[in-house]
Amino acid sequence: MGNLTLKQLRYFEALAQHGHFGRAAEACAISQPALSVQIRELEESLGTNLFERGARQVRLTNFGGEFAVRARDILRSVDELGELARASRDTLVGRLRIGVIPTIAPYLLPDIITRLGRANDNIEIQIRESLTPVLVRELAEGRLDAAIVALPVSEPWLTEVSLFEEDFVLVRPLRDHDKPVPDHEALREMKLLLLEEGHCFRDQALSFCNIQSSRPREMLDASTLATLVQMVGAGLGVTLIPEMAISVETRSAPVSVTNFKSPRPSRTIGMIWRKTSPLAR
Amino acid sequence: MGNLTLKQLRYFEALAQHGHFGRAAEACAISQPALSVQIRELEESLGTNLFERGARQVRLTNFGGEFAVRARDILRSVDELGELARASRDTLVGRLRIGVIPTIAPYLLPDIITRLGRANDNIEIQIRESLTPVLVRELAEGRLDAAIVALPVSEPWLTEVSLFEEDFVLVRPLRDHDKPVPDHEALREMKLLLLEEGHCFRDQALSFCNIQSSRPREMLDASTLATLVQMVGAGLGVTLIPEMAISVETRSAPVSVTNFKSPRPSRTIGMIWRKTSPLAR
DNA sequence: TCATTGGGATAAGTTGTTTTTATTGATTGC
DNA sequence: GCAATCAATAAAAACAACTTATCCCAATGA
Repeated sequence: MGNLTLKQLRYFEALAQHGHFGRAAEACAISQPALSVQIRELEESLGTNLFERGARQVRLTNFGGEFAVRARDILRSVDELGELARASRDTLVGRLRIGVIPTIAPYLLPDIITRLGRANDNIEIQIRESLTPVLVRELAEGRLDAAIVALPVSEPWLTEVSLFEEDFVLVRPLRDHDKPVPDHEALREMKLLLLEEGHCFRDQALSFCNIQSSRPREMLDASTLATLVQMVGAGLGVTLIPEMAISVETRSAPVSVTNFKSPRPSRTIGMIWRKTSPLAR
Repeated sequence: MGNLTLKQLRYFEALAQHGHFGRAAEACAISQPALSVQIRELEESLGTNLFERGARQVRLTNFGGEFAVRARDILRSVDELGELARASRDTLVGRLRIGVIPTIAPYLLPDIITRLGRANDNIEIQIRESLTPVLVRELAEGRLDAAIVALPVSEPWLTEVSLFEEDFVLVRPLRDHDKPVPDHEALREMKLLLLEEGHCFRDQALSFCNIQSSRPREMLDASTLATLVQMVGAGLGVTLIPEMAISVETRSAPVSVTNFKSPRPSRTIGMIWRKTSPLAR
């Protein structure tokens, strides 16, 4: 009937050790009858005698000895489990899966990883690079713990925390260096090179120029900022890139970088995670 | 406060598996609130969240996953423990320590061991050969499970079961073969060779001759029946041996074996064990 | 043989924990 | 918004575990 309980195993172990109901009960801080009953019920539920009750001594039966070895093993495991929980409360532990959008990843990651990794080394950090909608879906499915994206994402079940704001800069062929800085009106008339469909950075650039979605003009789409900059260097047009990418991407191409006049285009980079996630604590 | 219980671990496992309070509760055959409460108490006692309660799904936290692995391990061990008990109820299992007195051991053991060993092979049989008082002490101390001795032993805490009765026979030098069979009166006048002090068989032989204890006559003491028979063969005297020993011991000595007339001397061989021993079932 | 003592089992009553039913509150999908 | 899900909470009922008091058996000693 009554199932095996840890309490019974603990009492059992005490009795096995002391060989005396009274003293074992005292060790468990309960009364002797309480222990007697629990031992009896344990034996009944097993259908076997664990102890041989002798005239003036209580001794493990053959099977009781076997049982004791395994019981001790189990109790030790259980105690360790408790320990584990207590330990993991203090040190952040386990795996942290972070998603990052492609227009941030290459510039921010080296920094982030070394910094997080140094903080505590019993944490495993996994990075995934994908477009915002993919990251959001993976968050929803519990396959990511957090993501670094351009805000806002505006999902009611996500917490958003902005990390910093960064301007977009104009990248032109080197020969255009002295031409006047175009405003967003003028930009509409220029050959604007952009990332392929799906990148949020593409949409942000387009919206700065007041161009509606899709492709109302001939534009060559690239899949990385690096490609875009190389295309500009080859004289195919102009493009926008985020500030963060300047030093990495413009090093190896004959291009000039120019800040816009106010209102400068910009985006807010932030971190998102499920409101229900344990990160929320 | 409340300590970790197996029930909590079982509920936890169910919830981890189903990811749904209602269905997990159903699987445990309890109501949903009961499960909710137990999970909450488990989490509280650990001081950590095991589950992330999302909008429409319940999912293990990072630590919860770690916890689940170990919890499953523990539950499996506990179930195995139950199995073990159930199994050991049917098949006699473990170790059986049997003591035997020296005047029985060499003749009975080969038979017993092969027979017991064949019966079931998951039993380990240990044999110890000693004088009756030693065996009784070892039984009392729980260092033996049973013993085969000459009855009666008459300890109130021992169960005695007689196995068989065996006569003693007279062993004489071969040249005496045709002499009349002495009765116990005549035996008192002969040169009677006996085992050394302490063997119960010695006392039994003496009592047959109505000789009081100690050594009222010159007697040469041997430590085994084999020695006794060899001494008789050498013409040093006569002796008694139990029936069982005849075929083994008289094969290699020039002696003759003779049955006594009634009342024949004999002894009862039986098995003894603690009344409280699990063998008693 | 009888009283005494040590030590486990049993009984009755109490306390504490677990479970159930009923309800609330939050989210989601139409 | 309205209905539907689904977990959390509350209060009461059911159950399990504990305590105190007592019993009973076996061993010990006069």
